Parts: sequence; C-alpha cells; structure tokens
Amino acid sequence: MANRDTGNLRRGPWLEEEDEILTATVGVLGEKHWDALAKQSGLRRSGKSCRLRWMNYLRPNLKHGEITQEEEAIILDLHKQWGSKWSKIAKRLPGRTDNEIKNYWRSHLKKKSEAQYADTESSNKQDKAIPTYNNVIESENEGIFGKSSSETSEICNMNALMENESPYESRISEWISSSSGWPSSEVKDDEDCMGTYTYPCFCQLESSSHEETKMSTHSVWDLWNPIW
DNA sequence: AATAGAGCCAACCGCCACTAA
DNA sequence: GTTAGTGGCGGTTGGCTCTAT
Repeated sequence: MANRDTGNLRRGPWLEEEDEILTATVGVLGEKHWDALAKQSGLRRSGKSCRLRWMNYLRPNLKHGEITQEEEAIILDLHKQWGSKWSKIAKRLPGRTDNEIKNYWRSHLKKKSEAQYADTESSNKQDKAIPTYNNVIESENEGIFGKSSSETSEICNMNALMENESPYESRISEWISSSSGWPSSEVKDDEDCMGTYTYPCFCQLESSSHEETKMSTHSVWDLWNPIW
C-alpha cells in the first residue's frame, strides 16, 4: 500500500514509532476523543486512523494468533444468525476484532458457510422438531463442538446452572415448568443476551434447524463467558 | 528462474447514529 | 428542532506473500 499524503495527514502502514506514540498517548488520554488525541499525540494521522490502529492492532488483550476451531464454529453460527454484523460477532469473541473476523470469514468461511447452509436447508425439510427441555437434556450426551460428553458436561453443568443466582433463573424455571420448550419472550438481539442463562441448552452445534442453532450458540457462549 | 493468479490482511472510505451546543 | 462534530460500523481496496505453472 503506497504511502500517500493527503494534505498534512499521513496514510498507509503504521511505523513502529507511530505505534509507540499512539500507545503512550492512549495510555494518558484513554480510548476516546480520537481527533483530539490524534492532534495531541503529534502524529500526522486522523483520529479515525488512530482509533482503527488502536482497536485492531495495539489494544491490549488482543489475540493475534490463529482463529481456533471453537471460534470458527461460533463465527459460522453467529453469522448464520446475524449476517454481516461483524462488530456484534466480535463482541462474542474476546480478543478478536471485527476486522479480523470479517477478513477470516471472507477468506476461510464463506464457502464453508454456504455449503453448510445448503445442507441445513435440505435437512430442515426433514426435521422440524423443536427441542423440549427433555430432549435438550438428552442431547447433552451428544456434546458440543465435537467434545466428548465428559468434556461437554464440564462446560454445561445443568445442576450448577439451576443453582445459579442469575437474574434469569426465574425465566429458566418458568420455561422448564411450562414444558413448552421455549421461553415466551424472544431474546432481543445485541448485548442483552450476553451473560444470560436464558437458554440452558445442550443441542449439537450442527443442529438441523435454525432455531436450534441459535439456541446452542447463546448457551455455549454464555456458559463459557458468564461474566463477559 | 520468471511470471501469473489467488489469497490474506491492514488500512481506508463512506455512511449512519449519537451527542452536545 | 436543527446543525456540526465525532465515533462506530460494514464494505472495499490494494500491497504483500504464497503457490502453481
């Protein structure tokens, strides 16, 4: 990418010195007021550019390694639910950026997803069953992400869930006691499903219906990251 | 060894939403 | 209620690297 100058602002790849200056400035001023921060830092970069560099590369706790199979499964599943809501998907994957996920999707997962979607479409015609609490429990033995049932049960301990003091406990009880299989109120999209215990589900990731898939993702993620 | 094509990924662009004046 | 400034998001670009021929 060429190092073009637009007026007084630098563009193109960041230099190591620029990274250091930006990191130091963010350390002092915090992650806000990017335009002012850019000016104060002395960097000839736009606020937008500084923000992007920080968010996608310099921010602490970013994972720079390969996307794991678990992460890939989550990306696939959430993309199926939400489409190209990369920032939303990224919030479910700590340490990953929306840009990283978007790039990974385009280069690795697009074809995979299309193939999976085609499979799902065909199997949907044969399997329309909605999981009830009972068959949810039964399917616990089938594992998540191909893990053994013992590994799975470490993650998904129903008893522990039921003893949890979560504010959503009552909704779980309500759901179970109703035996209708599904909570009456749909989870709104976005943040409000984070950290919830709304769906004590143990469905397989490769579940055949859209609704099952949706439920399993929330549950798996919520169980792994109850305080995220 | 040279070249073309494909894939990857950092960075930019343009739009939209939010907020303060 | 309006407007300007700012930040955030998704889409796109283009340079670099790898691989096949």
